[in-house]
Amino acid sequence: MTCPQPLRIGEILQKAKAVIPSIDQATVYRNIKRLVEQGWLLKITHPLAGTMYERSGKEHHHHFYCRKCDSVFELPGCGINDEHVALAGMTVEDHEVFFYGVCHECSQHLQRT
Amino acid sequence: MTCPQPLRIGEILQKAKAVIPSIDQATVYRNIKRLVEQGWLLKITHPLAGTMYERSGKEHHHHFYCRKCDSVFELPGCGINDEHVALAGMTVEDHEVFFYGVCHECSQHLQRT
DNA sequence: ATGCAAGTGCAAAAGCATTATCATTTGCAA
DNA sequence: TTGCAAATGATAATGCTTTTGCACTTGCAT
Repeated sequence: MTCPQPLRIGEILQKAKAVIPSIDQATVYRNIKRLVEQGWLLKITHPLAGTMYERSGKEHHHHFYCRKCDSVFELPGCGINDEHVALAGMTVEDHEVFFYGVCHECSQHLQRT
Repeated sequence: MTCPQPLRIGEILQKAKAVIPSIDQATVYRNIKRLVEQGWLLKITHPLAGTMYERSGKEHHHHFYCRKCDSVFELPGCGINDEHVALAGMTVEDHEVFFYGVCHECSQHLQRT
């Protein structure tokens, strides 16, 4: 089963328990660790959402965080050019971009003032 | 005194102790907290370097992290256009970009193989 | 059936960054 | 000098995430 958004440990645990109610967090941690080591999962440390994981092998992309519903969405594409940083004499190997704001759904549930 | 790079708690503590050797971490935490609340400092949660702080009021910019020496540098400017994300129906309020690689200094201390 | 390696559940522990407590100290005004 | 509010030092405690030890299961080959 594939998941379009990165998941937090808590969400993974929750989903795991939905399938195997008796499963323990230690087991989940152990397996996630192995999956990361073996390259199946990528670990993401999100400034606001904390540690998350997503399947590896996806196209280069970034993430959007909704401050209202506290969830993370994948965004296709990337407009970043690593080269321009080289000006400062640094060698850029990669980068991450985090967008913050309000997601589509939340912006429809606006509160009247 | 101004500092061109964001600092980690540990570095702040270290610098503080250099000036006032008896200073305690609790005091440093308390004062950082107040400085953030009053808007003098900005808190940055860096995926690899952890929690850092920098003076507020700077021009919009991003950061480069050197994997060799484990330090963070400020990069001037920004090529990100928040608008393009709106395609997905989201309202982007702001963003952060983290670059990773090897800094100028470290790339000169390359090891022969 | 037996044995063994790998995988689990459970509970405790370890690591952290951060905060709370409280007695003591400092700066400053009366 | 006295008094008081605010700041500090030192330490313990908190909250969270992640890891470990250990006994118990499971799957699979012998």
